[in-house]
Amino acid sequence: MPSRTVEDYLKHLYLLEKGGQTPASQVAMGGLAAAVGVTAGTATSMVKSLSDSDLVDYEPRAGVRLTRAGTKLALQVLRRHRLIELFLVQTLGLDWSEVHEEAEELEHAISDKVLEKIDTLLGHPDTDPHGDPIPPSTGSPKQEKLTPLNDCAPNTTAKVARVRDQEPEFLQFVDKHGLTPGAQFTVESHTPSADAITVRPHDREPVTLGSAAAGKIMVKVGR
Amino acid sequence: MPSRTVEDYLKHLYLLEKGGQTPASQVAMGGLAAAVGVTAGTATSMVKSLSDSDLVDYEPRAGVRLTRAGTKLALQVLRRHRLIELFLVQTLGLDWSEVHEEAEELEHAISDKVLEKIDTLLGHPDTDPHGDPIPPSTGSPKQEKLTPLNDCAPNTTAKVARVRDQEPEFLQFVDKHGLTPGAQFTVESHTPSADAITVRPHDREPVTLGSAAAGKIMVKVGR
DNA sequence: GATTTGACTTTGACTACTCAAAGTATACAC
DNA sequence: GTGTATACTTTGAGTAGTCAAAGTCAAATC
Repeated sequence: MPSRTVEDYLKHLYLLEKGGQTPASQVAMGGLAAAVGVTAGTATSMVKSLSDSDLVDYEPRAGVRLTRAGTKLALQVLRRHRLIELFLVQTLGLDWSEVHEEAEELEHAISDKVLEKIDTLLGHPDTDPHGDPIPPSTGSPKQEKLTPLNDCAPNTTAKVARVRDQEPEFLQFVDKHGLTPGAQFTVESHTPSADAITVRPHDREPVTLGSAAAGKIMVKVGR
Repeated sequence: MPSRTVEDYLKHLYLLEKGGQTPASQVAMGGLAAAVGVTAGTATSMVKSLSDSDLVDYEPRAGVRLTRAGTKLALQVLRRHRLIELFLVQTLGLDWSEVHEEAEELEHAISDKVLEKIDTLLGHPDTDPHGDPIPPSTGSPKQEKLTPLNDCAPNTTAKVARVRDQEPEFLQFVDKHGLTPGAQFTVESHTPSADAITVRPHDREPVTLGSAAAGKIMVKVGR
């Protein structure tokens, strides 16, 4: 069974590959080291050993990429993480801003048996509280095409689909203004020169966001 | 924060101290090593380091005993373990024969915050599915005086209070014959020379046990 | 009281992970 | 094309835990 450390490296590698837009290119060592929270030297030696286990392809000084086996393992970890997050919110009533931290620990401790009980209890959900897709037990998650809130024109009506940040402070802000996944809203104004976009969630006061914040909110236009 | 390994040593030490009857005497190294599942040498060196952290008192070749601080930590681990067991049975619907194993992992991963949510969800229970007392978040569990099924005379009516074994096979047997904690029964016969005791659970067929099995079932006489 | 046995401790070595610091390659500037 | 900055790799060392095997103590046996 892969160690907790291996699981963490693979998970972050997967997120970096997907985060880096479509060509799912090689990941730089520096980025991986920062994501996992170790020094560059540590990441190098760990990646070498992952490469020996055929979980990644590694080209020194070029970068690292998950193999098929590595991707499969990473998706299992991610599935655990995201199901646990949803479970903590829905069943135990934790706040969505704190469940990411909790799940970081539990994702390495939970058995398949317990995980599938949770999946059943929750009704086989396909997204977690942040709107991130929950990978199925085999295969890859299906990615919907989403638009960053940044790119919405005034008067657009849309629905929040995903919030791509795990900072509790940001998540609490989002929650307070009614922009959690599922929320519908209308874009009131968008002035790129002022780096600002104002949206009005249905049933809430309008709120103005800078582009850094708006870029983290992915929406589905329409309805 | 104590490592997972430290938590395991302290937990087993606590169980051995209590298991060894009232004078809560020193625990022999061999017993501890066997309980934790390491060689004797490993246990010696670990105990020395626990002693340096003032979690145990250690007298070479005599034995080891938890300090007040060690006991406190051990009780926290045990609380986590037993609340998790009950949670897995009650909320997730796992079989009581398999939750001990699962809880061995989860007891090291769960935060206080999640634990207290579970405690609330379950209504602040005071025993786990095996009848073992759940220590309160501070202080010691209160121990009820219980009688081993062994010591029951014929025609006694009693209630199963606690099953002191974690072997899935034994637990499944106990469940199958309706002798789980809470079950009431009457002792039909008890023949020490044949090493056998026959009990009839209310609403079930009678079942005969040898003294090794009957000794693991603790009951509360009366009603 | 000498010997044997069993329990315990010590020693040396190994795995898995980590960091700091020194070394090296690449790429970019000029 | 030479120089320098940056990113990466290598090296050496440390921590936490483990085992196997050798050594030691103490209690039971004779």
